[in-house]
Amino acid sequence: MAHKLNQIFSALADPTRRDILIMLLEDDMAVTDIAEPFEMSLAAISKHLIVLGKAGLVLQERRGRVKWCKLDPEAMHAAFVWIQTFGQLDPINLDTFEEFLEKEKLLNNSESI
Amino acid sequence: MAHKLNQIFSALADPTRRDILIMLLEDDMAVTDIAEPFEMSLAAISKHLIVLGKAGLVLQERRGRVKWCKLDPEAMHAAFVWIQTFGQLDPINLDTFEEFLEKEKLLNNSESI
DNA sequence: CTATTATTCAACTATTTGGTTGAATAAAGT
DNA sequence: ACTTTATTCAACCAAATAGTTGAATAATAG
Repeated sequence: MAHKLNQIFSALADPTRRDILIMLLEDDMAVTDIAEPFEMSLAAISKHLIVLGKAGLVLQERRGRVKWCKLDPEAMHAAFVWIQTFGQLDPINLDTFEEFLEKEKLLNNSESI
Repeated sequence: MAHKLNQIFSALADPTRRDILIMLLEDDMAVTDIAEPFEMSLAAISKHLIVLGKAGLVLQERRGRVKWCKLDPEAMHAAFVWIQTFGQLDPINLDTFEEFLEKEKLLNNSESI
């Protein structure tokens, strides 16, 4: 469902998830180890990791009973690029903007499965 | 409530709101004009603008019955800086990370009004 | 085989979100 | 004064989010 940026920004909107990402800078980690410093349940952290995974911010590889989580820089880069591009965009003609919205709408519909 | 980054990223997570921000690159605009190209109600756009305002992404100045909306680059910059810094962070010692979490928790509590 | 460990699932709850409509408010225009 | 315009409020709704607990699953260790 929806645009990848929706998922990326919405994943980044949660402080626990941002903290998890920072932890993963040090090294790949298993779910239980990631959960350890937090005060919430393991299941909650597991859910956060699924959100991060769907957004593409974290790659997960299961080896045996352990699921290893590692950063995937691509998604973060996409967010970075969006903001950076935003800062460099030339003011947009409002007529062409309506066309842009139209295209975007079609795009989102075709993506939405 | 909560950390400013939460509000900024969560504001950016909605495609309508990102589109509004792009519109505002062209010029300051009134709520009704912002709403025009979208297919949803004026009230919905008004709410989106309130979200953008609370996140600090958009400044709103009421003149007469018209509320003028203009970009405030600061908030966007804060998101940019977070991502950029993230990309440059040195791997973090997990012991000091727990201290970091602790400080962050206190900070969030004192902010949460 | 049994116990332990790692992770997720299921069901539930409370809160937030993104939208709707219709009425309210307030400023301008005629 | 009356009407139109700009915006928001209020009440509502459906769906998503972020958390909980307890059970289920599956791999490893003894």
